[in-house]
Amino acid sequence: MSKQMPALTLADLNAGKPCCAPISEQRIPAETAAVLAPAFKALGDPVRLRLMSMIASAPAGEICVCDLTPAFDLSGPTISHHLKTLREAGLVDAERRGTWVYYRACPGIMRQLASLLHVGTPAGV
Amino acid sequence: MSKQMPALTLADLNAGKPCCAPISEQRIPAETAAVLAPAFKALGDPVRLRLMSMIASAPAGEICVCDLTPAFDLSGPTISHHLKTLREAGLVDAERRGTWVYYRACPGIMRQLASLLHVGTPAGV
DNA sequence: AATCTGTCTCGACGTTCTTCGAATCAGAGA
DNA sequence: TCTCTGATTCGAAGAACGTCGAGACAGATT
Repeated sequence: MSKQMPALTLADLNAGKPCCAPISEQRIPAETAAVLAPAFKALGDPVRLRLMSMIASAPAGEICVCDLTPAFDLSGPTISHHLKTLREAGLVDAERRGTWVYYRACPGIMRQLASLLHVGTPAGV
Repeated sequence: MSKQMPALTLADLNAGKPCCAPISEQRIPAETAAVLAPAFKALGDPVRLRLMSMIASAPAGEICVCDLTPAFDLSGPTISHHLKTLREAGLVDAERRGTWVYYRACPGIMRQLASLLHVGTPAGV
């Protein structure tokens, strides 16, 4: 059995297809790590982590770029760049409506990452 | 109330002190994002994600560097460098016993990251 | 003490990332 | 159609990153 598997994709992750067991239970295959690492990397910048949090916790389920940008001491292009990174990582989706662009979180991949990090409580407790 | 809080530390996270609500429920403060982002960043490289998975899933709860290195097509110094990154992110601990060095996962911070990413199922389901 | 093995540190190299200002694109309204 | 505003793309500068080989360090064995 060589590397014949069609290789997990971002779409799979967001479709909710379970990618693998928690890392505390089983080793991640190299191909899976290659697909998942970019998502963690996208969350690995303080600005993007805050953006992700603002988007994921938006009361309406979505939030306008015009509401995100003023929260940072950064230029518009920089925020736009970070949003693109989150988009390419499959963590958020964007939709343009008229002049404004709205972002919303992709819960599927967030759940995947959370379950990957899940740690069971010690057996004897 | 200005920024008077003593600023969350890695030690707090590994002590299990809850840092904050899931990002889908509430915005992360900037200071918190600054503390958490490095942990995600550490997991944002395929090699480190695999290392973390090998360490966290080690049957004995720990694993020797000599068992980690051969799993990669990378030099010893490179693996050592990645392990240092995981250590500095608070994700793993190392202990030397004789000639060998053993790594084990820090479950506290892993739980924090997992709960941060947690997404509740939609209300109506 | 000399040596051997496993691991880490150091310095260097090329690549990638973060950030910016300038320019561009997409709609809305005059 | 012209212009205005919101958002993105482009190109550039500096910092950070991943990788390596050479060398240093820590214990164990002789």
